[in-house]
Amino acid sequence: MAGKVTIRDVAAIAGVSVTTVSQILNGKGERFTPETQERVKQAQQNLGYVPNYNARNLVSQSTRTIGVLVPDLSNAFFTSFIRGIQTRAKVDQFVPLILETNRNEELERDYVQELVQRTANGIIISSAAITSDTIDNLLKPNHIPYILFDQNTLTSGDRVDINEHEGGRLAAQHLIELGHRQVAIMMPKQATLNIQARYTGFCAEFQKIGELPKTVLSDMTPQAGYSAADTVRKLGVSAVFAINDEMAIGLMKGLKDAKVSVPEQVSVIGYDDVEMGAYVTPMLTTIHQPIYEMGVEAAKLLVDRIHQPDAPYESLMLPVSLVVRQSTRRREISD
Amino acid sequence: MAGKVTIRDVAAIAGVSVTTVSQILNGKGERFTPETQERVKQAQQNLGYVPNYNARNLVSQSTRTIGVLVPDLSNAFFTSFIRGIQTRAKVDQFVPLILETNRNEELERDYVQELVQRTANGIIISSAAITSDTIDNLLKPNHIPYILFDQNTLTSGDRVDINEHEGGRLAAQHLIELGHRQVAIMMPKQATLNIQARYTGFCAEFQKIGELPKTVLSDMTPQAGYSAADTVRKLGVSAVFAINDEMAIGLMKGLKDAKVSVPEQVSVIGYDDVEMGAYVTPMLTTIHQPIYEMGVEAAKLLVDRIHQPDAPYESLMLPVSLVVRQSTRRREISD
DNA sequence: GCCATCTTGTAAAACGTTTTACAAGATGTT
DNA sequence: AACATCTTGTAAAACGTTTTACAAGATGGC
Repeated sequence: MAGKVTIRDVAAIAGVSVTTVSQILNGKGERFTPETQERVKQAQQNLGYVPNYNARNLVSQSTRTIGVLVPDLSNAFFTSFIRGIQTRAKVDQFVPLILETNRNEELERDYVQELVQRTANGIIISSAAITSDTIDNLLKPNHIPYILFDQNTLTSGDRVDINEHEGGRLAAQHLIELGHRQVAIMMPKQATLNIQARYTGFCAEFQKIGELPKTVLSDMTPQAGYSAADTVRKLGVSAVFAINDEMAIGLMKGLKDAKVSVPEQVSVIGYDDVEMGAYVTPMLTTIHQPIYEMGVEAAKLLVDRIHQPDAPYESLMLPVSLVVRQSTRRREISD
Repeated sequence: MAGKVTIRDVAAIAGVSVTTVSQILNGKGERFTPETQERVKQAQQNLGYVPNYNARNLVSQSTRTIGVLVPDLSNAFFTSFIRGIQTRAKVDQFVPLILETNRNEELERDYVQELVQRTANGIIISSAAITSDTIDNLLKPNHIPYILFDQNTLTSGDRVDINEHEGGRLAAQHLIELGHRQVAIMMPKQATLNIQARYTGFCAEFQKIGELPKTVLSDMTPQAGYSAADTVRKLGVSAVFAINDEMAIGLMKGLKDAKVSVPEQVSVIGYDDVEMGAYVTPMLTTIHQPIYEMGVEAAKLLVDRIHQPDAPYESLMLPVSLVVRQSTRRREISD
C-alpha cells in the first residue's frame, strides 16, 4: 500500500496542489504559510510518502550517483579507497555504484556503458584496462565528469595523484641505506603509469650510485608473487622491491618455502601498506599511501565538478611515507 | 550532443513513430517489416541513441538493480561474496549496488531507505546490525524482496544457508582428533545467529567427550584478535577456534609476539578460508565456505523472486569443509 | 463483390515528479 | 481612489519512455 502513495495523494490529503507539496517537501517552501507547510508535512508523515526516484530523476536529469570502477575488490587497497569515496559521497548525498572489472577490458567497457545509461553523474575510474577509446566514445559525448585514478590520462581534467615517483625513491633510498646494491624490482608486464612512476623513482635513486635494478615480471597477486620466488632466488639479489603488498606477501611465502630466509638472506619491501602486511611474518616493510584520503578527495573533487562543470580544473598531490618493519635489514657483508 | 538524442529523433530519422522505435529496439518488433526494423536500427546506430534510464524505469517501475549491504568490505569474505553476486547478476542484466554499513545500525537503516527510494528491485542484506524493525517498516510495506544472509531471520522467505553448525563441528572434531581437550573459542559479544551456530556445533562435539570450551570475546578483526592473544595465553588452553580468519591471523601474530609458538604450544583454527590464510606463517588451518558460490546462489534466488514474487520459497544449504594446513597439530603430551 | 482477417503501423495515455508562468486577493503608497 | 506590489497559491508543461487501443490497407475465402 505505502509503495503506491504519490505526491497527488499527499496533495489531496493536505488540501493543496501538487506544486505546493513539491515545493515544501524540497525545502523551497518558505513562501508558504507555516500552517500550509505543517499540513503538507503532516500528510507526508501519515501517508509515509517517499518521492519516486525515477520520476524525480527524469525531470532533474540527475541520479545522485557516482560510478566507481575498480579492478579488484579483494585487494585491500581498493576497498580502503572505496570506503573513502562512500564516506565522502554520503556527505553530499551521493551514492557510489561500485563495479569490479577484474582488469578485463570488455567488462570495463560494458560497465562504463551501463553507468552512462544509468546517467551516473560522474565516474571514478581506477581500472587499468580502460582505453582512451572508451572514454572518447562514451564519456565525453555524454558530458559525464570522470576522474582517472591509478593511471595516467593524457586528457586534461581534475586530478588527485599520489607522489608515486617519490614512493619508488623512498623504497630505493631505504634499501641503499641498508647497504643493498644488487636488487630486483617486481612488477607486472603491462604496467600502468603510476606503476611506471614507482619504477622510475626507484631506478633513478639506484642510478645515482651507479647500479641498475633487475626486473622480475609478475602479476599483482599473492599467487603470482609466490610463483616468482624461484626466479628471484636464482637472480642472487639481496633485496626485492615488490610493486604492491599482495605480491610482496606472496613472494615472502615463496622464499620461505624455498628455504630462503627473509630478511636475513633477502630483504623485501612492498607498496600500499595494506592491513595484512602487519600480520605476516616477518612484518612487511612498505610504502604507505593515504588510500582512504585519496577516496575522500576523489569523491570531493568529482562532486564539485558535477556541481560546477566549468570551474577551473583542480589538481592534488598526496604524499607517501616509508613504513619500516621487519622484512628489510642491513645486508650481510659477505661478498 | 549525443547526450541529448531521444527516441523522437530516432523516429524522425527512420521515418516512423516512436512506438515503432520503442518496440523494435526492445526486441518486440517481429511484426514489423524487416526493412523497417533495419531502418530503425540504423538510425539508432547513427545517432548513438541510448534510451534514457530514468524515463524507462519510470514506466516500467523497475531499475534492474539489487542492493547489497555488507558490514565490511575489507574482509575478503565479503568481497568474494560480492564477486559472486555481481557475476550472476550480470547474467540477468542486473547491477548490484554495493554499500558498506560498517556494522553501524544507523548507517544500515539509512542505506536501506536509500535503496527503497531508488526502487531497487531486491536487496541482499549481509549485515549484522539490521533490525526486524527496519525490515518491517521499510522493506515489507514496499514489497521489496530481500535475502538475509549471514544471520537468522524469523521471517519466512528464500534462504541460502551455509551449514554453519557442521562447520563448528568439523573444527571441533579436528582438534579432538589431535588430542586437544582444553580449548577456547574466540567470538564477538554480539554474535549473529550464524556465528552462534558455529559455536553450538563446536561445543556440541566437545560435549560428547565431556569437555566445555572456554569463550574469549573479541571483535572480528585482526587487531582485536591480536589484542586477545594475552587473554588466550593466560587461559592455558592448547588450542583455539577463532570464529573467522581475520581474527585468527591477528591472534597468531599476537601469540608470536608473546613468545607463544603456533602450533607447537597452541593450535589455531580459523573460519572462512580467506586467501591470506595461505600466506601467513604458519599457514592457517581453517573451515572453507563456498563464498563465491553463495553470492551466485543468493543473486539467482533473488532475481527469481523478483520475476516471480509468488513462487514458493526456496531454500538452499551449501556445504563446508575442513582445510588442514599448519596452524594446528597434535597436542604435546605434557600433562 | 462483400466480409472477415492479417499486416503494419500510429496516436495518445500513462508513469510521478519539478518548474515556469500566471492569478487572485491582500496590502501599501500616493 | 487608483495603482503598484506582496503574498499565497495553482494550472499546465515538460522530462523520455512504454504500452494499449485503434486504424488503414492488403489479402483471402466464398
